Amino acid sequence: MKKKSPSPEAIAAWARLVRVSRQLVERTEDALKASGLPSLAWYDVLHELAEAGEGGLRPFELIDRILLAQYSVSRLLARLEMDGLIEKLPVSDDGRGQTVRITASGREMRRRIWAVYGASIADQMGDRLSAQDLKTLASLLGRLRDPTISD
Amino acid sequence: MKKKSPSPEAIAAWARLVRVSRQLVERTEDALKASGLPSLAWYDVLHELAEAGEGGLRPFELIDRILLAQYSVSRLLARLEMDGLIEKLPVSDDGRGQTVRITASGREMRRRIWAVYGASIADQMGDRLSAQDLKTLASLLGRLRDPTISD
DNA sequence: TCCCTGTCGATGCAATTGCATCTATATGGA
DNA sequence: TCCATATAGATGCAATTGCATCGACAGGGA
Repeated sequence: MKKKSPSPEAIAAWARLVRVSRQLVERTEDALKASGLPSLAWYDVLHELAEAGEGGLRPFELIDRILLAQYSVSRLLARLEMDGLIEKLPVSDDGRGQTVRITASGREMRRRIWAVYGASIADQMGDRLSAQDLKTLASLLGRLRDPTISD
Repeated sequence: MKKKSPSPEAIAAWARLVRVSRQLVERTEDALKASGLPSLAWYDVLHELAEAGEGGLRPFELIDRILLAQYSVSRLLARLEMDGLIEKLPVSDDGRGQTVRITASGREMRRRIWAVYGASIADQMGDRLSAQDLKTLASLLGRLRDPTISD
C-alpha cells in the first residue's frame, strides 16, 4: 500500500480535532471529579443500560456501544456492581454469559452525573456554536466515522 | 452558578466529536504499534522539540504545548532520554531547570513516526473531506477552544 | 543576610491499564 | 458421542498513570 501525505488542511483539522476534544473531555472529567462523581466511562455504561431498559445488556453488547476493550468493560462492570449501580444476572440460554442491568441507584447516579455532564456540554458547545453550526459540525464529523464500525 | 441543559444539537455534536476523535486516535496508535513505533505522545514531544530548534525547550514550556500533566512530561522525557532521542542540558541562569533538545536520532525517529502518522491523517481525514470542508471543520472546532488556553 | 513563598522538576506509592492467557461453555462436524 | 474450534468473560502480572509530596533553587521583602 502506498504511503500518502496529508494536505495542510487535513493536518490543521486533525490537530484541532484531537486537541479540542481532549480539552473538552478533560474539563468535563475535572468538573465531575470536583463534584465527587465518577468518570464519563461510568456514565457511558449507565447510559447504555438505561436505554436498554429492563432487559439489560450482555457485556459484549456494551463493548460494541462504548469504545472500550473487553477487559476494561469487565473491570468497569465489576466496579459498578460493587457500588450497587448495576446488577449481573445469569442468562438462561448461555451458561458463559450474563446480563447486566442498571439498578435504581444506578439510575439515580446517572441523573447526578448528567447534571454536571450536561452543563459541561452546554457550556462548552451549546454556548459557543449556533444550532446550525452544531449541525454542520456533527455532519462533517459524521463523514470521518469509520465505515466499518456500527456507530 | 446556574445549571444549564444542552440542546439536542449540542449533545449530538458532542457525542460525535468525542467518539470520532477517539476512533481516529486509536486507529493511528494501532498503526504505529503495528509498525513497532512509539506512541503519538512521543511524536508530540519530538515535534515540538524539532520546531524549537537548537535552543531546545524547558520542560514547562513543553507542558504548555502538549496537553499533559507535569509528571507525565517528566516521565516521558526520561524515557525519551533513555532511548537517546532527546538530551537534557543544564540551564545556566536557573539551577532548578534544564533544557531539552532533540538529538539526531530523535529527528530520525520523528520522520519514521510521521511516515505512519501522516498516512493515517491522510487516510482518515484528507480522503474523506474536501479542503474546503476541512477548513470549515477546523474553523468550527477553533471556536470550541478554551479561551483561557494559549493554543 | 535571612526568611518566606513560589516555581521547577522528580518520585514513592497506590490505583489503573494493557497484554496475554485462562476457565467455562457453546457449536459444529466426523 | 466425541473432539476441535470458537466465544464469553475474568484475571495474573508487568507497565503505566494519578496523586501527593518532596528536594532544590529562585526571588522578593524585612
